[in-house]
Amino acid sequence: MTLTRLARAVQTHKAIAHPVRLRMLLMLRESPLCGCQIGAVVKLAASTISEHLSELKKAGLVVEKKEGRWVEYSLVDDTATETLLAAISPGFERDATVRADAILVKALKRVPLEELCSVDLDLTQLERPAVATALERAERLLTER
Amino acid sequence: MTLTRLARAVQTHKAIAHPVRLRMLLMLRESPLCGCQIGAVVKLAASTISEHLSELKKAGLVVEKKEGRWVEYSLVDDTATETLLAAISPGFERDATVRADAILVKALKRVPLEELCSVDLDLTQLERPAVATALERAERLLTER
DNA sequence: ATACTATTTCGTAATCTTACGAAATGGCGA
DNA sequence: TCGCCATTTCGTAAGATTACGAAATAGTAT
Repeated sequence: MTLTRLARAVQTHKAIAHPVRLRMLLMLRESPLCGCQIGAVVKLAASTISEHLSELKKAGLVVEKKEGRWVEYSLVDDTATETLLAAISPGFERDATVRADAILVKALKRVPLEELCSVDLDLTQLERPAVATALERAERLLTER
Repeated sequence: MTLTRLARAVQTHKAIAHPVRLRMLLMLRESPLCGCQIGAVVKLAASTISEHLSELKKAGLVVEKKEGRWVEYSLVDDTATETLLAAISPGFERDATVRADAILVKALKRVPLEELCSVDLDLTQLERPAVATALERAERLLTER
């Protein structure tokens, strides 16, 4: 069944209109990520994360690519999606949660997936100074103010 | 209580992410309208329309201006809102419902509010050739295809 | 004031969303 | 082949959204 343009736009905006999904989109703007990396940051059950990512895929905002044992998600690379994401809100650079997420994503990109998954996605168990520092910075952003 | 930027963006997109509210936004892009004019087009209970418009106001997409007995709603006039609406979706010109709404809005703008309200917002009772033609055109758009 | 009427607020019922854990799936390496 | 593990699917319970009518509100005109 094919949706009208109106229904399609509603679907897209519904996908965006959830705090966790919006965080995921913004994280993916930093870099493509696999499900477990996203899980390590947003801290929800794996099944929940999978369902959110599925919404974003259905909405045509995200695509997946199987990478061995993992699935890599990335933002759809087209002008409509870019325009939409750019229009969402200027000023996210100043949102504490969004900034904290970006800091963690940057640090996570330097950790092999095997290592991240071996600690059950618990970043505090990762023996890596860069991650520990990122965690502290993220924590500080979220508690102060 | 003041929302974070993230929560604010979610609120805005939730407001957009409903077929009737999106239609309202697109109708208001044609012209400012009062609640009863919107009601005559979308055909929902007045209380429901009021609630939808209230969401749009809270989301900062629409403003109201009391005009005597009626309340005139219009799109917020700032660049962020314009950018967002422009980005929502190219191609709404081809959506049957959106086109039908625009046709009705254009016709309605020529009918005094007193007259529209006197027939209980039932456009078919309006003795105006222009409205009758618009209704036919709108109907045709929605049934064919 | 009083009646009138567009709009809002409120309570309610139906429907949709969300998060979870448990079980199913699918790809990799032993 | 077999087990392992990231991801998905499914059932379920809690919570949010939606539409409605009835009653409240607010602003006009008589």
